[in-house]
Amino acid sequence: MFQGASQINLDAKGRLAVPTRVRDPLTQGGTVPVVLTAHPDKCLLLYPAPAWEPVRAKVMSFPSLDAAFNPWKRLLVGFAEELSLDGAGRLLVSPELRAFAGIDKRVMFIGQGSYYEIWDLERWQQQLDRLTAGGSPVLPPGMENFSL
Amino acid sequence: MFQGASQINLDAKGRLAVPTRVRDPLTQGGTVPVVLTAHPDKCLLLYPAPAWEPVRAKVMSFPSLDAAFNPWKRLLVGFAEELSLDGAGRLLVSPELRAFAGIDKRVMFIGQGSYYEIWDLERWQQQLDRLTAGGSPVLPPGMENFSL
DNA sequence: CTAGGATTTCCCAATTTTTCCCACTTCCGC
DNA sequence: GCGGAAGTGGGAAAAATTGGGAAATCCTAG
Repeated sequence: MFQGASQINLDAKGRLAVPTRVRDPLTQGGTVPVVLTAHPDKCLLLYPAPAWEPVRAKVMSFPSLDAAFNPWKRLLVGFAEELSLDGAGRLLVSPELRAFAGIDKRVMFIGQGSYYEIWDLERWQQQLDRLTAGGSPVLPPGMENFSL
Repeated sequence: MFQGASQINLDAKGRLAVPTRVRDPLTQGGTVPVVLTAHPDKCLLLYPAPAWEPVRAKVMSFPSLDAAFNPWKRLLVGFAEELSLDGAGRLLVSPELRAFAGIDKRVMFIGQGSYYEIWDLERWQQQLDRLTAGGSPVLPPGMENFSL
């Protein structure tokens, strides 16, 4: 189960240094590749390849004649790329994914259970402010009685 | 049941000395780790790891295609980190969590039943003033008939 | 088909950061 | 006042980040 936030940087070559503590869980000790893809919220998703497989299968099973599904397929499957970490635990992020997520240098790395989210730092702050700013955040239906 | 307030300090390395009396209850005598995460009110939450587990499970069970839940997941799970106290009973608080809660040195440590809240002292005072200032505090729905 | 150039990939090595442990000081109880 | 425990700070060893450089590969042009 992935959790935790780390602020990391892309270097000049577009390499992203994955936080040390998550490298082994992500790659199962270096034995499996990872998959990087795009999310509608303009962040990237990072899966261990075996965990991505069922997600991709599910997305691809959506009926292709229903036009509403196609944008999702194009995003999730179309942007997906299978990668391996280099010897120093870095990912080479393609220019296409960097452009999509607005990533240039400062990045937030966020654990979300079965995957990690990768955000441009500024965009992350903005989406965080939407929840923390203002007196009381809006509770979505089903969460009203949630207790910490 | 955790309760009580203590004013404590972070040292220059970002280490937080957990009050002596609460160390054993939190870690069950040093046998379990703790989990530190973020709250929308810009404070941090500190759980014994076993007590955090069901909360995380509940948050992660929210539907992930409903965009209203995602900010909550990103906050509660995305910031969560499992930690252990060092030999002197201190927690190393990550720069990300310190930045989120605006913590630099002086901190309030507040028992809240199943967890502790950790506040920047200044922010704590402000939120306290909001309740105690003015003649009669606003009662939320359901609390009108509450009797102390 | 060959040669040159450019790009990519992989690896190494120095600096920086982190982590762990020890020692000193202060506070409280006895 | 004395002993013990806890708070506080510092330091050394280990690990990780970061940048650069060399080799291999691909692409293009002659």
